[in-house]
Amino acid sequence: MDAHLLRTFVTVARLGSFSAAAVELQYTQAAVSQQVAALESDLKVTLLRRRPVGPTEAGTRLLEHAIPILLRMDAARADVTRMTSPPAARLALALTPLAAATSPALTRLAELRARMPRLDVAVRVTGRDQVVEAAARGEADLGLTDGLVAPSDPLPLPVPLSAVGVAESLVTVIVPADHPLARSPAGVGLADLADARWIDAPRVAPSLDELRRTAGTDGYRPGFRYDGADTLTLLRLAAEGHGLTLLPELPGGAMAPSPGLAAIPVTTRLVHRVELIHGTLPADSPAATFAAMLTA
Amino acid sequence: MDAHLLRTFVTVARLGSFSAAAVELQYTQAAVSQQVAALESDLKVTLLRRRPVGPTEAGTRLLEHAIPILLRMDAARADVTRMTSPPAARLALALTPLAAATSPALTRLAELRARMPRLDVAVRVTGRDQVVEAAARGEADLGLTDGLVAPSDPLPLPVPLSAVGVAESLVTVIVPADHPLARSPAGVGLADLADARWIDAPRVAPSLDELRRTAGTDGYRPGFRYDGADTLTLLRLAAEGHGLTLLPELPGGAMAPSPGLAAIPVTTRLVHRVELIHGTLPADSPAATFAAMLTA
DNA sequence: GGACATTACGTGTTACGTAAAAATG
DNA sequence: CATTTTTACGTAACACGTAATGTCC
Repeated sequence: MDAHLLRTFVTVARLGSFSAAAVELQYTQAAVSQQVAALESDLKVTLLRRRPVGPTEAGTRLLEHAIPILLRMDAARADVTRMTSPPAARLALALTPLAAATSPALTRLAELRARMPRLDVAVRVTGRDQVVEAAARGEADLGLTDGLVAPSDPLPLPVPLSAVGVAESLVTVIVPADHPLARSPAGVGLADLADARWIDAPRVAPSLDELRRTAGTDGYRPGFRYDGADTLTLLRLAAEGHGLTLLPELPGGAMAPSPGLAAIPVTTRLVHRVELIHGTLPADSPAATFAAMLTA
Repeated sequence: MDAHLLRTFVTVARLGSFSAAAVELQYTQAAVSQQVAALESDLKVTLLRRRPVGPTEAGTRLLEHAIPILLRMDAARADVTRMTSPPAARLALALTPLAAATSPALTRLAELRARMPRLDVAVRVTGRDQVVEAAARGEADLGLTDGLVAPSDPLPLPVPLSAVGVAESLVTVIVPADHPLARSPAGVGLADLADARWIDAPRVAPSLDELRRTAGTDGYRPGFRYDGADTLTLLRLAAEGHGLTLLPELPGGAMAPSPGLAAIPVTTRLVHRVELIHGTLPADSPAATFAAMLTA
């Protein structure tokens, strides 16, 4: 069960094709086929159904392990390598849209740039998984993820990284202004909304899966799925009545471009938390400075 | 950064010797040396100091990743392999001493054996790490670990396994009967005990490290370390005045063999929890039956 | 029949063992 | 000086590429 066998297995499963995986991994199709065969014969289980290519039950089980294992191997390499390579005079920051909207990160970043005008800054806004990935791999010096959790609970992370909360917000349900709920400004409990129509927007808002786990129910059937990463679009979708969505309380004005929306406070004991995540930070690096500014 | 390079690196670090690692891994010393060299040249860092052999700082960092990675690879193999191999008609149980003492597991086990007289049962009592390891690797069908946590928190596990609580106990401080503390039967807070002399007995009782993390202080300097796994011996040590130790409230009579001890309730909001951990259980296996009996 | 995966086979690399050298305490 | 690690070198295994064969829409 060599690491690179796992890597090609995961790639084949992700792309649903041996040939596509071969292209991505710079192998020939034959090599990919042989590697998967080797893994299967090692474990004595069929991992992939062919034509169409997809994981078997055993394959699914293996994927659940293999993906975090590979991520952690990258994290290990990054962690160890950092000890040799000199601290770069740049700051690479990965964050989710809501981390950008509800944490003071971008404000602090402006302050940092005022203090260090020549600092090379790279900001990347993506989904939660990619942020964690980038922070683990060391592609980003710092990551800012967000999530919906019970107060005082940490965000669950697939890899162990230093994590510290930098912002907490109340949770609100976004509904069109003419929606019946809009007339209960006192707030609603999540349990009351299990049967409503939801927009599932895993890259922006807390995913419905997350919501189910947090609320402990199995309700929240999605009526609509939005795979983009843009918050404004999500607000537009909510305004058009495609369904409800859950967002942290946004700073004044953020919702202005999409009028006709109401944000109803959620009374369930739940907070939206933004956490700063990172591997080992070299002392005196811009990343360490910025982390200190955020947690101060 | 191949998996087996990590494995030999970890082994060398653990044994503090290239030659010893070679014996354990069935390689020649030369092969081990080459593998470590390969890993070091891949990562471009020295991982081990030689003579005496021990991890460098980078090596320590790598160990923190490599050990869980290897454990998880074993877990992955066990998880996948279980899907093929027929469910064994045996029950292998790994548990910690305190899990045995404070959970109804052994009672339930007797009931199970009454119902299935021909069932092959193997019970292994060891430290927490070994229990988790055995459950992850599939060497044990079921594991029972214990730990000290805030009420409602799950026990932290280095690998993701199904975990469900099966018993909770109050936490007590064990002191000699003539100790000043023995006169405060109303209970003491942990913070008041940060400066006392402690026995560190990581294989039996909650380790002092764990205690520090849970209490958030950095007190609890050990005066004495007990590396054994036997609870009675620990009680004897406490009776002899070697230091304080923390134990869950033990069922009546358990402390009788070591008279002269008092168990003072701890008033800090903390519980001792026993959790049942396991990988995927084949339906209708003895393990699944027993798990159901424990969680019912 | 065409796209895609598997099998067969030849080759170059690599990873190990043996054996000799170097280093360290 | 003895023990332990490193280096040198020969060999055998293996993993990949090329190319032919097989298989499923």
